[in-house]
Amino acid sequence: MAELNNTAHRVLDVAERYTQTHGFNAFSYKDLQNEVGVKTSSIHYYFPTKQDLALKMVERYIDRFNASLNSISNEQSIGLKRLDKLAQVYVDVVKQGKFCMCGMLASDILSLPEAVKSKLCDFFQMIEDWIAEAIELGIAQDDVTESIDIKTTAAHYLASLEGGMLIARTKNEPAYLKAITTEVLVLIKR
Amino acid sequence: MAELNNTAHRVLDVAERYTQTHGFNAFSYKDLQNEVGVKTSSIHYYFPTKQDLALKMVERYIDRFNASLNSISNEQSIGLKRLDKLAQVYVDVVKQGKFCMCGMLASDILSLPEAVKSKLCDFFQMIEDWIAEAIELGIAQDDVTESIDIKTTAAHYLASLEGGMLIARTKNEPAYLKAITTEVLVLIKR
DNA sequence: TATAATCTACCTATTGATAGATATATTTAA
DNA sequence: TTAAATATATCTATCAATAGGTAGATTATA
Repeated sequence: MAELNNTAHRVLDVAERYTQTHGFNAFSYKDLQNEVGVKTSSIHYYFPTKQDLALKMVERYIDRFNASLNSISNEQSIGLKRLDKLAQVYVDVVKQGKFCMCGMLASDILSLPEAVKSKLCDFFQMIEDWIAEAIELGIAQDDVTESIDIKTTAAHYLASLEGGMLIARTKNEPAYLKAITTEVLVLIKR
Repeated sequence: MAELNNTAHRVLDVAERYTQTHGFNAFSYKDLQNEVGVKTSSIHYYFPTKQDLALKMVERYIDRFNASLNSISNEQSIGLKRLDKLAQVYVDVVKQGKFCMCGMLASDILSLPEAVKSKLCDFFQMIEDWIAEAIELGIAQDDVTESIDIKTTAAHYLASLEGGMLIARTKNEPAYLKAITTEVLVLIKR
């Protein structure tokens, strides 16, 4: 993302916020103009079409999320605690009244280019792999039961996060998500 | 929903399909006109604003879903099997390339009237209560462990369904959702 | 005839997008 | 070291298409 200049990043910041709160089809170049303080034509200069914007936005988001995951891994060596930290990230997003960007874009999948769809799959796979690694670590540390299928459990934890987030945001109740993720961790404990 | 005539129902059918595939903000009255074969002005006759349309659409959807739940309950007296049947309903939706209507609307929550938001909460609560009842039954039948918190587990199962559906649809892989729900049921087995 | 349903015709606002002018840096060549 | 050339970034002005919505005429039905 080093190739994007300051203005382009500010545009993505606003687009990202709109996407996570209202959805990708719920804001216009004019909305971006009003908030960034640069004309719509200038935004088209950086992102010729809205689909280009979607792609750059999701790429930047994935990069940042990946960095967050690495950061958790570096700070926390206990598998189970890593999973709990991830849940906290999701809970915090709900607290801001937002939804996961990729979850949001996933709902608009049919109006987005194939390149974006592909990135969304990458995103989900990236988290799933990270979760699977944390579970494996948990098993090695004797905190997690060996009787589970690691890949399926990783998918299951991710699904709980995304779905719990969706419902918790609707209810405006972050604790709803927290309770769910905690329960999953209890269920897979040794 | 008895007060709606044939045309109104056909409009809702198309709106429902668009909502579950593309999202509520991704279709117009003109789209409905083209598919239903009646002018946009006639659609405005039944649904003065698009928000009115959203409300009627979600009300009808909830009624139908409620009927499905009742139908499962009537046909299946084993708690665990009821839960599995519900999962199959969700898997079938993914097979059609669709997402849960209320999950879809939940992502557009900020551009929808309060009345719709309220209905979405009702919807999630309705399923959660139904799931909780099935779990209770499962416990009574000695199929489900007593050590779980029923309400939280119900929320957890619902979240897995919604989130798993979202991801499975993105991957175009219905089996992904099936694997997740099966795993949850295994985890709560006695 | 009165009501319900549908139509034609139109409106205003907004959408994503483009053309072309202009200003400001940056690089290149004399 | 200037001066010219080029690239970058922003602007004004505008476009055709589409959005949701309305007024009022017309047709079908009870």
